[in-house]
Amino acid sequence: MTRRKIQIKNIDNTTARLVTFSKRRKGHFKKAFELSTLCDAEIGLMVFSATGKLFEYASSSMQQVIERHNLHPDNLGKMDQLSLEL
Amino acid sequence: MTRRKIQIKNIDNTTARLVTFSKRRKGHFKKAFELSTLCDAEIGLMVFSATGKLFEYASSSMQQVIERHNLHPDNLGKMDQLSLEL
DNA sequence: CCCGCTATGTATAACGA
DNA sequence: TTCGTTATACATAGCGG
Repeated sequence: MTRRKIQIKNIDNTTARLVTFSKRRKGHFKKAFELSTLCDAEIGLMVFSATGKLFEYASSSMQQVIERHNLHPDNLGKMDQLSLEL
Repeated sequence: MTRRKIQIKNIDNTTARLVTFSKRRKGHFKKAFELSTLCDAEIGLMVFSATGKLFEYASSSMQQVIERHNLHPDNLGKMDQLSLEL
């Protein structure tokens, strides 16, 4: 991408992987914010690092996004009635 | 961004907003895929357009990501025990 | 680990068809 | 409206603190 092009595959070097994760995660969150702002969209983004840490972004609130996702026509029927009352 | 810089605020022109939404959404999904691949992260991304359409991406499956999010220590206790059995 | 720098690779706004 | 092109803005890999 920058000083040198990289392959889109798991980064072997742990340090480099962590640094890349940190930087791209930040950029990705920014993009999510821009997309929701520019186009009046509701966005929910969840990221779990390889070490199990959770990072999330939601234009409204994650619970609201998840609930909306579960209530979406395409998903009703693909799951039980759980979360409907959240 | 390109032929001209834009402000990060809701795009008034409907046509331009739809085009931008379509393009940025695609790019955003690609970024999500790259981040999960490069850094071995689990990612869930949900996007609801202003018209209510749902677009989603998950490195594994959205239900799995949502479940993991709900089971995350930081979220247990912030909600009821719903979704635990999905 | 986080921050800044900067050369370069990418994403994309505005057009044209 | 949808698609391809292209000039630019933006994101970021590799380093140094």
